[in-house]
Amino acid sequence: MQATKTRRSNKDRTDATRADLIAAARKLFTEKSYAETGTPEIVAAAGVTRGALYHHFADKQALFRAVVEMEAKAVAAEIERAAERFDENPGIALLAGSDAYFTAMRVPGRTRLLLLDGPAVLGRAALDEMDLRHGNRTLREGLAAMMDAGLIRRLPVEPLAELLGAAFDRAALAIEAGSPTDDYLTALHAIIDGLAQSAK
Amino acid sequence: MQATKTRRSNKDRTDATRADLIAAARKLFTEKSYAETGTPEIVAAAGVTRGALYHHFADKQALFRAVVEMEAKAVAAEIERAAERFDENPGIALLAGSDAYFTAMRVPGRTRLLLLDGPAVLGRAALDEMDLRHGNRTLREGLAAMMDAGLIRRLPVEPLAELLGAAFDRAALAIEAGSPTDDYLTALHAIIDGLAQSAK
DNA sequence: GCATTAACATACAATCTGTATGTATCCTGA
DNA sequence: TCAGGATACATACAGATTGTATGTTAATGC
Repeated sequence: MQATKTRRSNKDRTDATRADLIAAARKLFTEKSYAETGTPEIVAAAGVTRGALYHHFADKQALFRAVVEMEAKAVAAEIERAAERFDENPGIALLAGSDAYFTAMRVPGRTRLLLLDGPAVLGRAALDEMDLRHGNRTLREGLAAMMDAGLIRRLPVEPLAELLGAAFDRAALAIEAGSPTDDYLTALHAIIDGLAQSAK
Repeated sequence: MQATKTRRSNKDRTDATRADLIAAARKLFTEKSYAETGTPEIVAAAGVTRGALYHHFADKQALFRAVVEMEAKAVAAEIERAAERFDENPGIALLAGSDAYFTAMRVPGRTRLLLLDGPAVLGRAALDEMDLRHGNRTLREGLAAMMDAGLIRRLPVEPLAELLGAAFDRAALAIEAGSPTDDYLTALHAIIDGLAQSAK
C-alpha cells in the first residue's frame, strides 16, 4: 500500500505545501526570530526543498508576510467575535474586544510576529493595512460609536484608535515579558475612562 | 607633510575608529535597514576594514546597539533639556517634553532605529532599559508629580508611562509616514487631558 | 493521447558573517 | 631607551545563506 503515492490535484498539492511551509515557518519564526531562521531550516521542518519554497513564495519575506497575515487575521477574528455580541452597546463591546485582544495575544509567538518582527520586516504601514483589511474595526467603531453617543469627546477617530492600539500593543508586550498584568490593565482602563469622563 | 602619518595614541585611534564606524553604520542603517546593510558596506563607508569592526565590536549587532544607544541618549537629552526648565510645574514640563520628543524624532532615521529595528533586533526590554538608563524620566516624573498634585488619579506610574510612551511612539511613526500631525497631537493631548480631567 | 504547464528537486553564483592569522604601531617596565 | 608584550588593525578563510537557473516528474487542457 503506497500511502503517499495517491494521485492529487495540483490545487491540493499547492494548498498542502503552502500550508506546511507556513506552519513550519511560523513555528521557527516565533521560536527564534525572522532573522535567525534560515530557509534551509524551514523547508527541512516542512518536509520539502527550497525549490518548493521559492516556487510558492517570491522570497523569504513573502513567506513571512503570509505567516503574519494569517496571524493578524486570526487575532482580528477573535476580537470581532467577542465584540459583535455587544453591537448595541459600544462601551461594552470595546471592553469585550479588549479582553479578547489580550487573550489572543497570549498565543505564543504572536507578540513577536505582530509587534516586533512584523513592523521591522514589513513596515508599520503594512501592519496597519493588514489590521484594516481584516476588519479589525472594534476599536475604531467602538470609539466612533461612543463619540456619537456623547460618551467621548469628538476627536479624529483614526488617529485616536491608532494611539490607543499602540498602548494595547505595548501592554501585551509587557504582560508577555512578565510584568504584572493588572497594573497594565488598570492603566489602560484609566486612559479609556479618562477619555469617556472628559466628555462630560 | 604626511598628513595622516602623525603619531597617535591608542586611545585616540580607538575613539576615532569607533566614531567613524558608528557614524557610517548609523547612516546606512537608517537609509536602508539593519538587515539590508552589510558589514562590508559599513566598513567601506567608514574607511576601514572588517578587521577593525570586529576588533572594536563583538559582532554586527553590537555595533547596532552602539548606534541605538547614542540615538536614545541624544533623544533623552533633548527631552530633559526642554523639560527641566519647568521643573516646578509638572504639567507644563510634560508638555514641553512632549514637544521636544516630537522635534527630536524628526531627525531622519530615528523612528526606524528606535521604534522599528531597535525593538526587533535588540528586544523591547533592551530599549526600555536604555530609556531608563539615559534618564528619560520626564514622562514618569511628570505623571508622578501630577498625581502628587492631585491633577491625575493615582495609578501605577511605570505602566502608565510605558503605555503613554507607546502612544507617543506611534504618533511619531504616523507623523513621519506623512499623516496629519495635528490630528495625532490632538488625539494625544485628549488622552492626557482625559487622565487629568478624570481626577476631579 | 499529447503538448503544455505546474510543482517541485538539484545545482550554482553571489554574498555575508564571524574567526583565524599575520603585521605594524604603541606602550611599559627594567 | 629599548625590548617584549599588548593593541589596533588588515588579510585570508570557512561556513552558511539567499535567490536563481536548470532539470525532472506529475497533472491538465485540447
